[in-house]
Amino acid sequence: MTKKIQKRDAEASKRSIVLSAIKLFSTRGYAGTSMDELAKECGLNKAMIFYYFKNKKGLYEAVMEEILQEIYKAITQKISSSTSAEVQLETFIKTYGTFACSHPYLPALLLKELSDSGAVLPQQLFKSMRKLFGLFSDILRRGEKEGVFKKSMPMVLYFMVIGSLNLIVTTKPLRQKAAKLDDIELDTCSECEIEDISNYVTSNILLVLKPFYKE
Amino acid sequence: MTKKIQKRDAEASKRSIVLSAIKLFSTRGYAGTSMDELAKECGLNKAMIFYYFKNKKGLYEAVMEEILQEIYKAITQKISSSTSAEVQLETFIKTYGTFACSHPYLPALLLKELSDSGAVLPQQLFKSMRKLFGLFSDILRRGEKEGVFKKSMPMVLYFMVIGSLNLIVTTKPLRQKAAKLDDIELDTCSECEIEDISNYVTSNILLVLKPFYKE
DNA sequence: TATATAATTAACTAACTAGTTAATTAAAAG
DNA sequence: CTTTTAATTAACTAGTTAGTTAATTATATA
Repeated sequence: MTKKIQKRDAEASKRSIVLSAIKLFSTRGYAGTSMDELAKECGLNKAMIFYYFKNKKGLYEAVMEEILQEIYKAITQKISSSTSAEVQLETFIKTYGTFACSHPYLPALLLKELSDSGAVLPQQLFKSMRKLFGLFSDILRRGEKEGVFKKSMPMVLYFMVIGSLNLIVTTKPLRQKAAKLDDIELDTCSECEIEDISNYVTSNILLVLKPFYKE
Repeated sequence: MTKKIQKRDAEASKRSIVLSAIKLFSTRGYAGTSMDELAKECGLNKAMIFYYFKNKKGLYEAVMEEILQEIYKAITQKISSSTSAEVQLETFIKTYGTFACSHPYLPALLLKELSDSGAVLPQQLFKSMRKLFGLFSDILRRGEKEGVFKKSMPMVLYFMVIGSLNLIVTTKPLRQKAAKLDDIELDTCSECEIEDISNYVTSNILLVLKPFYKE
């Protein structure tokens, strides 16, 4: 039995709020996003936001939960098809890069949260961040046990990876603008594809982990 | 002739506003900082802020200008004492790390701004960012010409450096919290000194630029 | 000492903020 | 067809926001 088109659809309304919230939170930040504006953006009455999400913080929590789960799912899925630590690491970095690029709200929101050390959502961000870093860290540890990776500082390498990829995505408009004025010669990578950047980051990290690695 | 203690000192008032603004903007962000709160924080009447800085954006601009100039000065000073591209690069990274650690508002503000692609201050952030990146980029280019560095993607390497160092500083409280609960084994580098991290980042970048480099 | 100027203040405004409420609709269940 | 329940709305509140204004101090100068 096919669902008929309903005038009232709780799930659709809820989804619409989350989607608009992702857009606004990632561009204007938590404090910079107003619930009036959000209601206008998604075409629903403001009271609906509080009806479904209790308060602003609750909505923000739902938004962060959603996108962090999404990226985690995307990465674990791709990784599962391989057992080699090298390939898994490569897959991790490339999947993160591609996902970040096609969902640019992720880097914006993540950097904003991390630059606050989780001022809005300490507990929850903490758990999700930990989960993703745990994945990365496990790959390095396994590679080390198997003798294919050198001993390393996983936290620093992780930040080198997500730091660079996130910044590449969020600064894209800024870097393109920089490329237009040619007062000084400066390559801001304004035409680079995310695949090339992911590849470069991957080979750099592998170079660090495998001293005799050649790309 | 020594200046007597004055009840009215424009420079001191202005300075006091900027210092409090740095503190608040870096912890609460632009939108999250209120001018009433700032006035209370620095013990001056709110009207003084508008008297000296015209409006909120003007104050923010002054704050960003100040700290970006400070880090630029710190780095150029240290770098000037060497001519070798390798040593200059090492000095760049280490000075940035130490400065970021002892002025933790820098990473917080920079990451916030960069994650917006300069939503508040496109023009100015743009120029200051360019200047600092130009310094980094010049070192790589000179090293390349002199045959001591491989060809590289300076923008990506730059983001790997400042991305990791900034994140290490801003997430410190979060990582220390993570270290306390030991449900899963996970090294978050909570006890690491910034010197060790800067060293590690430096040797990683040098490894990328000089394939036969041994630390 | 008188005057001009710069620094400071309290009190104000108009717009905006997150969140509430009570009434109203639409759909599902009996 | 009626009743219950869930979804939606307009209108509201109480507090906060950036920014203004006119009056008032203090200081340097003539």
